[in-house]
Amino acid sequence: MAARRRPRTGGLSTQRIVRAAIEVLDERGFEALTVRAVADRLDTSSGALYQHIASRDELIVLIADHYLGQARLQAGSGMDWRTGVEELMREMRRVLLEAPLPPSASTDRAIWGPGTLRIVDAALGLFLAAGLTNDQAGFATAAIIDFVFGAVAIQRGSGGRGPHGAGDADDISAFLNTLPPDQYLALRTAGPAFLAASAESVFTQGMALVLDGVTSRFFD
Amino acid sequence: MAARRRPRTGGLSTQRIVRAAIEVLDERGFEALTVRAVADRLDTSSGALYQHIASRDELIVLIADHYLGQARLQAGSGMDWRTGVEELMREMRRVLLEAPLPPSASTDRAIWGPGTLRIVDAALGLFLAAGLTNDQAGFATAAIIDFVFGAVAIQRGSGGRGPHGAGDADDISAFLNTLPPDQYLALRTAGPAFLAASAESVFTQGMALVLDGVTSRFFD
DNA sequence: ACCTGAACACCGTTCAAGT
DNA sequence: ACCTGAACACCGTTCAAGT
Repeated sequence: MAARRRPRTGGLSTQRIVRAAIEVLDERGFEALTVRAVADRLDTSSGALYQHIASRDELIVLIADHYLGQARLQAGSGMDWRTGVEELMREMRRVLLEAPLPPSASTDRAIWGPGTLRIVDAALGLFLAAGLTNDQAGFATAAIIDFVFGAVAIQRGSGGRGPHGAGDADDISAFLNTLPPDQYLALRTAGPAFLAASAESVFTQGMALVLDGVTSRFFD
Repeated sequence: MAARRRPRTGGLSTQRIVRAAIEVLDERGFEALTVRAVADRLDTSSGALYQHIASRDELIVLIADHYLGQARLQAGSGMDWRTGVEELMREMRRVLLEAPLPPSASTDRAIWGPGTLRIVDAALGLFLAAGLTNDQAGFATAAIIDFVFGAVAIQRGSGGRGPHGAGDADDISAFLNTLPPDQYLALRTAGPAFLAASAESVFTQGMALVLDGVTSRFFD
């Protein structure tokens, strides 16, 4: 007797589909994340998934929100706003860098699931608790989110070279030497510093700039 | 007699391929930008393009660099650094928003073509001229680039709703009312302000924060 | 050296037909 | 109501064969 082909109990659901998709992603990476691969893992046909998801794109949004939901937020533990916001920004960055998704998955489409809203709420809460107005808290929150997403996207995009990629010194001078000698004068001067900085230090310094801006604009 | 099928003179080249791809993109949008569509426009076969480009991805990087190269930079015209940097940031944003590419095209892969380097060089030049050290200029440049890319990506991704999308007031309160009433307290408070702000004002305010940060950290 | 034409190995999505 | 199985209408990329 052949084994039963459909051992799983219960029917499909959006949640089961998202979970299966995340398993595929974690094990085999983004390029293997096809509708057929998710269906295979659930022992069903690819067409069946469309009763629960509208499209592959919608599935990716749900997955991105799942990863954002992994951020560890310690709400209202009595620290000053800047410490809290720094931790929040580092957590956003961590989950985005750890998610095996291209940056576009988190930006090409709007994500308004619970994982994302939790982070937005936490950021607004920290700024409001520090005494900012609703408008100020909104602008500050948007600014830190924009910065973190941009930093992550550019770091992931530049695989090993460039301002957030930290190639080694030889790579960098080799690259600078390919430039026409009468152009890019500032890049020749500051380029080694710009290109050699680690993604970590670029993020830390950029975050300090943004938060200094919040301080000087909204608290001084 | 049938018309000649191949009226164009000369052979293929990377440059002709990029130009044809941009025409396809401008006329028919990103989803119509297939290797076959570019080949058709050049009256050749899709396979032939691979003698001049390594992959569709490489082609997209070349296209993204082209659009970045459209930024209007008025180098060294004697204005103060902050005015110059603001104009540079607005130009980066403008060309990225006008390019009919998804944000991922500018971030999923590193772009180190002339269009991009010109912008990096201009930013470094403005900061160096203002008296920053190489390291400071590098960090400030990375920070403004991260911020602009993030702001553009999130604005483009959120098509009409969300912090950079500016849905109307009814949409926003309808959305907030779908949230569970015991959660997202800060979002309920500051949400209307956060969600209703126009992408323009969010960008302007965020830019002011970042540049205030540069001032207070590197100039005070 | 460069290009053609066809094939390879896939995709996301739809939909009649079944249960 | 939900799922199967097959098809539709494509993809990016490769490569023998031609010139």
